[in-house]
Amino acid sequence: MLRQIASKLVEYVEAHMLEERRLAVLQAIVSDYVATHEAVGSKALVDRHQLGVSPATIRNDMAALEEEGYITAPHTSAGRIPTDLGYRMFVDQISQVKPLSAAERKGIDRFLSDAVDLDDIMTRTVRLLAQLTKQVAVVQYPSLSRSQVRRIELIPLNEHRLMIMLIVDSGRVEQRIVECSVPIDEVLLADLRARLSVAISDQPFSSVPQRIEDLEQSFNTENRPLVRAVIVEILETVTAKLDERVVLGGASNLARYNEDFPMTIQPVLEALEEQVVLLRLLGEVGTETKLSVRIGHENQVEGLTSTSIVTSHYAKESTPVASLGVIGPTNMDYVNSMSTVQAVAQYVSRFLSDE
Amino acid sequence: MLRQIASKLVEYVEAHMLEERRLAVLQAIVSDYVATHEAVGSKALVDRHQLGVSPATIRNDMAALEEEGYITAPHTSAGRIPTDLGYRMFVDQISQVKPLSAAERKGIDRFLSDAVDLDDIMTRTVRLLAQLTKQVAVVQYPSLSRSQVRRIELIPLNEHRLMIMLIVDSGRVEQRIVECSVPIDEVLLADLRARLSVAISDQPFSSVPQRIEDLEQSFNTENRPLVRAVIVEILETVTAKLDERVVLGGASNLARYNEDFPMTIQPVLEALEEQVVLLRLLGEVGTETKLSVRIGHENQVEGLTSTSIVTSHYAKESTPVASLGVIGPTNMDYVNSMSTVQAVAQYVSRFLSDE
DNA sequence: GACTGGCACTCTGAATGCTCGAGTGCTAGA
DNA sequence: TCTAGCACTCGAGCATTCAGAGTGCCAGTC
Repeated sequence: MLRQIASKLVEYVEAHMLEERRLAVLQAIVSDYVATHEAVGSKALVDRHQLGVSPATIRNDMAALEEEGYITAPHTSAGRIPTDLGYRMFVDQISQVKPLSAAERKGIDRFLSDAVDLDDIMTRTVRLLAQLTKQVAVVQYPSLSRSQVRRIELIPLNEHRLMIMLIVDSGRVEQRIVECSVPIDEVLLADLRARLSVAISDQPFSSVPQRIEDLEQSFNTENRPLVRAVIVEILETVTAKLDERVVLGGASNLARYNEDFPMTIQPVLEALEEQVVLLRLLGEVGTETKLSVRIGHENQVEGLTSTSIVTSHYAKESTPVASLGVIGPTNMDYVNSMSTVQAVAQYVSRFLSDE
Repeated sequence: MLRQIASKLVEYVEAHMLEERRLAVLQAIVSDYVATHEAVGSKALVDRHQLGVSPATIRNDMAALEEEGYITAPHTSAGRIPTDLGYRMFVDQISQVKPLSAAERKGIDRFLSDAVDLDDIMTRTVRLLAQLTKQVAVVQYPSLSRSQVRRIELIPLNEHRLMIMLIVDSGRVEQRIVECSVPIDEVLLADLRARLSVAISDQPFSSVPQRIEDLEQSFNTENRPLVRAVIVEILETVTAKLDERVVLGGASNLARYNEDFPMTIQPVLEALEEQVVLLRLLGEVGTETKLSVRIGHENQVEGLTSTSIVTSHYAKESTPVASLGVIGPTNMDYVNSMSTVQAVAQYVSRFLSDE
């Protein structure tokens, strides 16, 4: 009886160790492949990582890993390369991302702190990401749907035109020009502004429509055309501008990968020029965990099935407002990308909240 | 004597005809090469263009053209391809660009007329250009240095912060946030706004610094810190924002040319990500003729020596305010690019002036 | 039963040699 | 001045060869 238990235990431990080595082999394959971009064989593996066993043993493990779908052989007599599933396993295994060096943190800090306005922050962030990760970087502007209106201004430009200006707490400013047939009455305009201000100041963007739709009723009939024109335009801005803005940078980094890998960059470039696609890639803010990695076929966008996307939310005063991230080939350096994206997101959050 | 004159005449006419055929040959070579992207030989030339002479004759002409530097042979037994000089000759020969078809004009019109604001016009224009020419498109925002301030607003955001807003006649809006240690006095702010408005409304951007530098003196000492802060920020905006904004589109079109031609797109992409470089490419507004073509080595930017740039100014109320254009390989379709760029520039000018 | 060494096998990529055809330059003649 | 013809050159494309890397499997060892 005792002997039976002992034997089971040994069995379990051994099976566990086996599992563990397999995992180590997978990790070794991924990291080697990421570094060299060449299929990695059993010999090279034992040479570079101290696995303590012979190439033949590794070969058995590799065969098993291939069976399970984590790696694949491009052709008979080549080494193995990780599959999307293999990368996924690898990424999931990274429990905590490695922190950046002090120098890097310093660099990020200095680079961002020179920014003068929101546009500048966004531009600098995208550059920073592209530079640090050597990938294509994407940064989404703070989402309007999660922002509040801070202030509204109605600025007469000339007799028949005025500019509506919505100032948002994240620092964004939306403007729109209204044309009206009747001459603009400055007193009326001030009155309208005051009432609009009461209605929507410090209110979330999403609640604006319902808050102003009845406003027209409270004005004299003669003034209603102007009031209506303004309201219509505000509504349009509020709804239309909910399609978010995205900035892109480091597209030239795509070309670099062309050398190692003959992946066609045309579809990738095309996808990146489509705002809609980019937004889908950045994903729904708030629904997922902070740092998200989508690998190869995991992202459904056509033309990007051989790229991976590492994204993170960033926040203003600890409520997430938008996402940023990098896009690269599936054989990118996940460890570096993940830590960089996370760090940059933290810095951007801090800068937004300081403002 | 008469005979002598007659002989001279014949000589002249013949020499002239010779010149003319050579030119025709060059044009044929350029247009064939642009269409096929393959070196073009003497046989193919007489087949496709009715030149009325035999291949051998063409060969002689081609030898002469090569001697003069207009075409070159990639290797001994291949056809000829135009040199930069050859393209230059070809382009110069296009006295008038061919007008676009009605459908194309209609398309441009419809596409642009949906634009809601300046940002939208710029974005749509760049897309339009990229789509029509199948090249990389570049559009420069209306230059501030050539614009006038239409209006200035000072908007208090909270006790210690205010937003300066400069509205420019081209439709651009520049904003800046000012932080001040003392609480903001609304009355003072209104006063300051009024005086600033008098000083710089409807004045050219470039004259703003001299117009406001003395303004501080006319306020009480106690109010000067705020006044100074605002003035400093305006000055900074006026000078800093003179670096122009440029939008880029159609980068994926670069990849297409990769197929035919193994020109490395990395340096091109890199150059295109540098605002400074783009601005240099777009050139000085107003100093050159309206439609400008720079071919291969003619543009001095490193990494773009095998690309050509077709640009045109566009105007607001018939004063040129900025440039737009397309960038492509030297073997691009000049006729199409030139006519499209010109047409789009005209339409943009019209839309800006209508506003 | 897990690991190892050895061996035969397979496949790729680079290098080689070959032919074919396109295109030229030159020369002699109309 | 143009044309026809001819010899020549060069590159693209194809088949062939060869070395190297890597695998899979088998038999033997701990």
